[in-house]
Amino acid sequence: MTKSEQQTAKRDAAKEQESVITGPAEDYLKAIYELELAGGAASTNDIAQRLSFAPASVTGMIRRLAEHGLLAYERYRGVTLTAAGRKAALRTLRRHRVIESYLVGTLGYRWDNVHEEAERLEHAASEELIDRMAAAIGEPVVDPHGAPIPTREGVVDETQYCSLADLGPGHRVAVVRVGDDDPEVLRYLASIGIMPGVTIAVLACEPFDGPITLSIENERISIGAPLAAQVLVDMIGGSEAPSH
Amino acid sequence: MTKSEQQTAKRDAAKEQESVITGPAEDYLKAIYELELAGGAASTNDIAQRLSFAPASVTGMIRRLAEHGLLAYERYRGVTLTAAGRKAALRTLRRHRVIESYLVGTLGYRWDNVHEEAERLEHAASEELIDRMAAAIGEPVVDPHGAPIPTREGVVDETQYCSLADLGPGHRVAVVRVGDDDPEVLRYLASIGIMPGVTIAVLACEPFDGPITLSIENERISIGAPLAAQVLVDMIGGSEAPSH
DNA sequence: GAGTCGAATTAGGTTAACCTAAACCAGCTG
DNA sequence: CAGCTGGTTTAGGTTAACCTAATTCGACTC
Repeated sequence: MTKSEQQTAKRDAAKEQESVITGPAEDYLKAIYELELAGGAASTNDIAQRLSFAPASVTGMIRRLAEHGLLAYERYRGVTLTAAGRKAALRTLRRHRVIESYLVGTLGYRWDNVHEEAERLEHAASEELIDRMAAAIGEPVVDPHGAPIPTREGVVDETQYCSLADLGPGHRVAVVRVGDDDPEVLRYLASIGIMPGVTIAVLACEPFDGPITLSIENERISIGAPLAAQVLVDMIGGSEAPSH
Repeated sequence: MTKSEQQTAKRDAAKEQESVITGPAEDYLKAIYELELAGGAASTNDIAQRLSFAPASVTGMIRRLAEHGLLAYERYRGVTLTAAGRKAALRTLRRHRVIESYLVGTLGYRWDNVHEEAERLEHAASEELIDRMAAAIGEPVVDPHGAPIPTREGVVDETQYCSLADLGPGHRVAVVRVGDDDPEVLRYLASIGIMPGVTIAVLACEPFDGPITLSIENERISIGAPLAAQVLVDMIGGSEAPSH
């Protein structure tokens, strides 16, 4: 083997590692996983919208991912993750959420600006780094926004919670999780005391997706339906009538 | 503006941020900076070898970087960083070295495997993250291998040290810095006690790039010339004859 | 069962970043 | 100063990942 052949071989070997699951591919798999959780097969359009790509680009990428066995794909029929695809998606999701947790837990970030940082780091961090970060903050099971962190082995809690927008008045609920992507939304939620673990009572709901009035820590506040939809909650009592 | 035009605009705006200095470009700039430090203008071949790319690829990239004002380039004449290029190189170098320092200082990494991790993270970490990491470990001025960390403003110590391979017998020196890239070399250096801050006496040097015999912490050891060249040192006394 | 509409795909194009192989140039050697 | 040589560049090709515009398809309506 000549010297330049050695170098070529080294390049090929280095490329082999990453191979199929590139950074962009990880983003697709993550998006598809989340869409699937929400409702069955993920459509081309849904994926395109979530990633801010043109639908045609999505078709191209999902074809490639399907060829590599990461998702099941029939033209005009949407896609579903295979076991391998799901595993890859959860690996990326774990990275994302561990990174968010670490940044908040150790480096003094606030919960509203970790998403963007994690979005980039998740593609660059090694498994070792993620495990060390997780260990450093005590192996948390949820990230700062309440999203469950998959384990190293790819196990994750997929419980479906309902959002504040789905409830009628009279419910008492615990906030489980909030959307993690919009910094402004997160800052506002924090300012009115909505964060995982907090207890909320639903006082009133106006019709036609109107505002929802809540009681949080004895404060009364109304929020719009779109915002309410970002807040996932767990029932802790009452239904139409508060238990007493 | 239609909805899809908005989305296109958003994509363009997002792309604008990164724009010219992509991840690969950062690697080129870093390499060129280091080659320049070692000796004048960086040649296409030197850059190609350092980055394990084909020379033709290097020509292509340096043309692009030159077009964007990051380096001065005349065909067949090698390249030199412009002020903008130097700034970008130092920014990346700062990231790399802060990350290495942080991984060792806080996450329990050893010095032999931080390089690879930093090599990927340096392209993904935000300025804020780097600054927080640096603050968390007390704003170090050198990384775990002794390489100087540029400041946020792009100031860096460029003192040229000589290597162990450049010395004759009788010198007493302090180790300042070692090469950071080869894990095996680093593990071996650590095993024989060579790391920044340690004092070494040069006992003997065989001719024709032969082995160099050292005294480290009262241990006697011989190392080969290539390895000795990886160890940068600072004189602390003696020349041919030890001061007494 | 034909028409229609929106979603999905195909067709064709762009850019970045690599490659190999062939041409080219500079500077040194005889 | 002709010629060689090695470093450099040009020419031409590939792949990934995007794009727009045009076409096709599925499902639903009439």
